[in-house]
Amino acid sequence: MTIKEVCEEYGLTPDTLRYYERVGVIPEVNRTSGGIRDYQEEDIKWVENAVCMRDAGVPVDMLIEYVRLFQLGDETITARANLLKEAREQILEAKKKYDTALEKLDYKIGRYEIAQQTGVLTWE
Amino acid sequence: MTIKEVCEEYGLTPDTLRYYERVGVIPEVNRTSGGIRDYQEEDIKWVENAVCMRDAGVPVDMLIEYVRLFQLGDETITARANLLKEAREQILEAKKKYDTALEKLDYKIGRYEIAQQTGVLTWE
DNA sequence: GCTTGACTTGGAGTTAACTCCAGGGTGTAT
DNA sequence: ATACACCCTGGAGTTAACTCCAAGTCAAGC
Repeated sequence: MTIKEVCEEYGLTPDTLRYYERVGVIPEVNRTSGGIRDYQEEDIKWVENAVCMRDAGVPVDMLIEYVRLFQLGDETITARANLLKEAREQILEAKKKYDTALEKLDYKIGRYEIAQQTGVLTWE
Repeated sequence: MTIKEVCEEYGLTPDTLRYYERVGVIPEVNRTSGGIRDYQEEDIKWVENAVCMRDAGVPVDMLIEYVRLFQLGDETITARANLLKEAREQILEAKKKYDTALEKLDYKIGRYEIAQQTGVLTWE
């Protein structure tokens, strides 16, 4: 699979994918004899994972560290597990804040709905 | 209320709070005769709102636009309501992605829990 | 009235995460 | 065999959102 195909699949640009590989968000990708990236199932799993985690706000540094530990082998299983748990906590924390904002927004939107009928917001 | 007190209350730095005011994330804050910011209840509500929305990933530009519309008065009620709904959609969208990541993470963490007993991850 | 510490502004610098570009190689279809 | 689309690298540039700084002002305590 070419870089372009992978990009279309996951909504990335080739520059981003190459950047991910360069800094270590994903491990080095398989190449053709001519030096062109040829993404295998394994590579694509890493891409999918990176996209998923980035979409959830997990910082690039954390993904790099995970890949680094992964490449060191089974001795790093505990360290990797801890990293995953840390990421999980971060996401849960963020979600809590999102819920607070949603509550506030829903309340405000409700008031605006009323205001749109009267033409005036009586209190802010 | 001084800038420092507001900052302690909401976990910001004075620089951030002044930045918010400068770019229009919050309206201009009340001042003492000497020109020093003296946050009133009204100002603090804007700060609280800004922090809450920023924590939920609402971009600064959107908050600026909301304040701008607010200051134009009641004619902008519909526009403001639409902006709020847009922010709501963005947050819901993000939350969905967070849930996907959480599922993935929980699954992985489960597998790592098993791996820590055996010392080996059998499949990735 | 002077020290001390917090406050002011305008502008420059930083950080994370891309994003773009020049100069050059690859590969397939005519 | 040449055109054309796509790929490569290394390095520079961009964007959002702060963050820092210099040079100066304000105010509470002695």
